Amino acid sequence: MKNKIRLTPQRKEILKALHKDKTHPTADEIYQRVRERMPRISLGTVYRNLEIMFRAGLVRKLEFGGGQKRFDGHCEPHYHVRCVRCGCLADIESHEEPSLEFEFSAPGFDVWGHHLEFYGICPSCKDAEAQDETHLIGSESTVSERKLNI
Amino acid sequence: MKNKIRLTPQRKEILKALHKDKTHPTADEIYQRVRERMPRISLGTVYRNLEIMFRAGLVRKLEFGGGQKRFDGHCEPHYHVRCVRCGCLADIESHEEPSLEFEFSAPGFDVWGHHLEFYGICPSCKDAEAQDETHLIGSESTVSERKLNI
DNA sequence: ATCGGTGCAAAGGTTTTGCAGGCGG
DNA sequence: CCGCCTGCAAAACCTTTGCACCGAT
Repeated sequence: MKNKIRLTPQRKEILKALHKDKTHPTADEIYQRVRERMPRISLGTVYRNLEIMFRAGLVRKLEFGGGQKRFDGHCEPHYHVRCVRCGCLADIESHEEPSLEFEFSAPGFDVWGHHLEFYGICPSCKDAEAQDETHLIGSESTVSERKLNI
Repeated sequence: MKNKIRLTPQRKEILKALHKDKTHPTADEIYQRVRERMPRISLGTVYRNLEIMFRAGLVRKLEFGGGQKRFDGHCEPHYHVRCVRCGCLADIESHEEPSLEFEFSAPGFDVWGHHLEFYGICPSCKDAEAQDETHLIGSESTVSERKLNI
């Protein structure tokens, strides 16, 4: 982990955009936002710096599901829910200390860690689907809080 | 879940390739394999049918990490390890019934399920890195079996 | 002077899509 | 006949890379 990267104006802007924005934007969304204050920045620079800052541990890269990677300026461990319809991402709030005990074996692998992501449908897509035809997912549990059993 | 799709020769070949192959191939790898027995199939057809069969529940789509999506013909619930170096994917063998109790709240979301994937380094990449310079990951735990605590 | 960082443009790789034709029900 | 499915090719899309220049150390 070489944390020794230079904080150029571009990188500062990217970080600022990430910290202000809780929606876990894509590289392109970050580019659009930074461009408002720094019109000559290029998309390539945004990609390059997101990767560099990711490797420096300043940024989280979220590459589950969907085509586009998303980024998170908050590096404390926490989990996410992704909407299967629109692809948006939100933070999970957990009251308790999440704990999983799971004995497994991965033949020959050195296991370093894991990724855990939840999926479901977000509030606005829920509304949209409700207004669509017969609610195919309607009567399902509408809880947003639950005990999970893998 | 409309399970009513036609099992065309192309789809049969794709399924057969997926069932024979435990390496969770990418769409392109499946294409190469199917092409040996069906030379005129097109990559577009492979993509189209993988997506259709995925929606029909015949196939799993594994889109964590890395650029390319990978596919799995085995739909029973099981987990995977991905190699951070070469991107390959292997099944996890778990002795016990994996069980996670985790109370959380996802504001406004209907949560349908979760994805859990492990990452680490695969046997052949481990060897390759060992032969490379100073083993940067050397003395780390070499266990492939462990208790996990999120 | 060197080295890392930048903007720009082009290339790269993966996945999707439009279209005309074909086949099965 | 109609609708689903195919092959082919082109397009779309996201991401990476080469290059020349610049600024800081």
